[in-house]
Amino acid sequence: MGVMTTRAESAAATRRALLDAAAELLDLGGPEAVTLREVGARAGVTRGAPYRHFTGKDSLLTAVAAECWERIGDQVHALRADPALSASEKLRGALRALIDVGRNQPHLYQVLFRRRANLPGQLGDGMDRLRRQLCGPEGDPAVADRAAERFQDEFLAVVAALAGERNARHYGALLLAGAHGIAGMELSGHLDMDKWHTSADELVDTLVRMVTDAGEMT
Amino acid sequence: MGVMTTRAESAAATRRALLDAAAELLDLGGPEAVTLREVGARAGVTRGAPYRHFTGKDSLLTAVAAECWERIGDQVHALRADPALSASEKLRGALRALIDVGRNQPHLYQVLFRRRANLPGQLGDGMDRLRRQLCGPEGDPAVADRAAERFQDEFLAVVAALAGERNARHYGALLLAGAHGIAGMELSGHLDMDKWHTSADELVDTLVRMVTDAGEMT
DNA sequence: CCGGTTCAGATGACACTGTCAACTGTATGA
DNA sequence: TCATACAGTTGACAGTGTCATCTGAACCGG
Repeated sequence: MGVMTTRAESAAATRRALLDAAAELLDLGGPEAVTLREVGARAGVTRGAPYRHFTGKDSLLTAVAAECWERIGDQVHALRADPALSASEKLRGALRALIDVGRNQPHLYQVLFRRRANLPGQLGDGMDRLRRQLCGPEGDPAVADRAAERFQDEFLAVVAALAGERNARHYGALLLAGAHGIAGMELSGHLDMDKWHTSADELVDTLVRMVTDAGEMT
Repeated sequence: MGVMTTRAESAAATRRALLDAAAELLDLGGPEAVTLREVGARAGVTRGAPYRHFTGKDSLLTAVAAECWERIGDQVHALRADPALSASEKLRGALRALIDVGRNQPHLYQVLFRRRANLPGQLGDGMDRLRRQLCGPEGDPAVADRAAERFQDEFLAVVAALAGERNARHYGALLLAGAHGIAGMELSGHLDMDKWHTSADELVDTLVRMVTDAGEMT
């Protein structure tokens, strides 16, 4: 907690500041508003500095997304450990953890579900492998993927506790897709109360009830 | 079909060419690849020409999205009129109409569900109203919204034929959100077969079966 | 047939972006 | 102590969206 002097500490601090600035700009005006120049300025450095911590703008945004995946992953993990909540309450909480991101940070939410770079990459550029090895401790997209997968695993565990191991995966996919769809439609303004006579919250409740009933039937 | 000479015809032709070029570029490399210069070049005009037909790049992309909404709206309409299909087959077809856009034109799909401009706009800029009045026959976002709503109405009719008027709206919203979520997760690479032990098609079948069963129960 | 008008399109310019190469200075470690 | 690694700076470049201005030909009232 002392005054930071070592170079490693200082570098870590700027990296953090860059991530925070990027996240803030993303919330304010979307990916277009995340300008490396402005990010640098808010972090107290200049436009070129981010390239010492990320391979580029895309890498920076991916890192922000990764932190969000980790955050909601932790959130669901905590939910899962809470003894005061019933199984279906935990499920509702997990679904809302995702949807709330869409509500509170819509632009960030869209970055979470961005089209991934070509996964196969068997050959790729060759250049890519080298870049990742040189730049970060680990390739950024890989980190984001791991974080996303962690969230999905936590989510899966919640579903399994309610619907049983057997159907957990199928239901899990359906529920996650359902929540993602609800969040996406609300976010894009296509979930109009006047048209559908229902709300995102009601739809989430329906999802929860659906799997709860099915779980009891087994 | 004769040689076009009148100015109105020529202008309409370039407008069409601009839309086609934009759609093609969008498919190839996403919104970032849709460059007004390249769009103009492919349409046989120069960079400034699109501004005679659209208020800007955003307006152009919105128009492309509107045409897609119309297309799948027509598709569902045709489905609805097909006497050879059962009610649940029609529903499956409607869901797949949307999902197939996500599969075949992923970038276009994301434009369909873009975050809408601030809807309230009671006061807005004041400038906006003026611009819309001057530029197109109608404001572009309004056109896209109408086209999207048309698709939703067609979809709603398909659901109503299966689940009854009473629950049509609630189920409709749930199904549409489900399909949107499935498409979105598949598109973003988050629907991994190894993890979920299921596929987009299976999930769609589950959705259809769900509402079919519920419809029979009433 | 004619002259002015309208308007699709061309062009020049501007501010701004992501990205890289080259450079600088300082903490680090032998 | 001194060479080195490396976070950060700076200059430059190719694109980008957007606007103001200009041009020329189709239009239309007389």
